[in-house]
Amino acid sequence: MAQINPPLTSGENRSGAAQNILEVAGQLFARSGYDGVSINEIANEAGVSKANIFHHFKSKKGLYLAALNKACSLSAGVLEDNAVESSDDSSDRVRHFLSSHLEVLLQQPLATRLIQRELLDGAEGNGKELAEKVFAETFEKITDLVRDVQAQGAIKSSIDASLLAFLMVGANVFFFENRDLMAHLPGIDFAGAPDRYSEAVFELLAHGFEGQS
Amino acid sequence: MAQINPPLTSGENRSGAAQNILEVAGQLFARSGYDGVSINEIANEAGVSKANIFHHFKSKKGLYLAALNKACSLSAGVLEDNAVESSDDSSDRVRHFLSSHLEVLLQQPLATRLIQRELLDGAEGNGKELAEKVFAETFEKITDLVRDVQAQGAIKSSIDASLLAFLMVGANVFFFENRDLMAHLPGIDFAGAPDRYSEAVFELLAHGFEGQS
DNA sequence: TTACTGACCAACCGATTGGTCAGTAATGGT
DNA sequence: ACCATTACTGACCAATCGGTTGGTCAGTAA
Repeated sequence: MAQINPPLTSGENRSGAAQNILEVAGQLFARSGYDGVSINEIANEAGVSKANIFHHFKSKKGLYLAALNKACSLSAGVLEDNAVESSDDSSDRVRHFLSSHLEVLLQQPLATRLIQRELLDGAEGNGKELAEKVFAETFEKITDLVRDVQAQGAIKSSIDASLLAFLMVGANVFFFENRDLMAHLPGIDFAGAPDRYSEAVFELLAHGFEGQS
Repeated sequence: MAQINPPLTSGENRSGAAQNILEVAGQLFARSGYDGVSINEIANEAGVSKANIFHHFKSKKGLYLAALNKACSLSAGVLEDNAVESSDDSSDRVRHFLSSHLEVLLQQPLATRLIQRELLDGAEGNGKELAEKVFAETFEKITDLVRDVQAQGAIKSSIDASLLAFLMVGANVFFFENRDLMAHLPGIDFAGAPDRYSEAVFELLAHGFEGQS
């Protein structure tokens, strides 16, 4: 009958075939969006029958939500491990966050793209709430990071912590979104070099563009 | 027979019904994406028969490209008028660009969203090249603006003009993308206030977050 | 009147959509 | 060895997809 009702946040503990389906679906949904992929396509790509997909997932939307869920927990998990490292002295924590956050985005292009797409399409459904929740949690952690560093005096007290957090995330997401496009733009030398980009963004955000040097 | 081969860049000079179809299609494509809208839906929403759509446009893709084209020329045109105003003294030109560019994005949410979607979906087709071209032209003008101000000494010579331009556009696009989501985020006070956001971004970009105040 | 036009539509086409169902393999506990 | 549960499939379904058909209708020029 209907598959086990999934109270799981992630897409783990599914057996072989189901995981395979989930992964293939994630790739295709990330590439072409929900409406741009058919169950037949997923079935062919995954090497299983169409009916088998409906055996493991109750509907196309269910499969999509499962893939989105997996992407979300994957993205949130890796971010948690990498970006919040607080070992360094405060002045380097912002720099470290910028580069490692961008690295995380680039290491999981599929998950990032799926979430990004959901935030764009999201018609106030389950999926959007999920993506929003992930985004909100991530954003809160980053804001806290900024406030920490701010309390230690390395960031002006007049700066709005949430604005700085917003700008940093935005700079990275915008880089991710347009990484293919940038190659066609004139005069950009940080196109394929996220490290150089992160460093330059940090430098600009830290000291501003006014004054002479 | 087949409609007039359109050597036009914009969607103008189409007569009543065709323009209506084009506008409705633009709205729906912006809302749900190419695959998320059917010809039937467009026909119903526009109050015309499905066949009539194919009378004015040679295919669904043709209709989509026409809508995208219209959005592109619209977006590029308004930007040209508003953002490049060079009357002010150099120190205010960056500030003025930031706010007016964001204003343009917000004033044309449909066009902006359509282009944004095409840049995300774009499978190396005609549409993506179109959107890339618009983006490239816009970006080049902004970079030139930055270089101008830089030549007048109001921006450090050590700053990469294209990076600053990239960051400014990114800050605005990111704001546009997430303007609905921001209301749900904790601690953001510039959610519904693009003017305040623009000012804060300028302040941060100009002076940086380091030091005390 | 006649001839011709573009705008417009209902009905229809084959293909594909998401989804169902009966039936067959495989699996594992007893 | 048996049986119950699960994994899996091909055949099938109604609905919808993008697109085509044959044809009506108002206007306009000869």
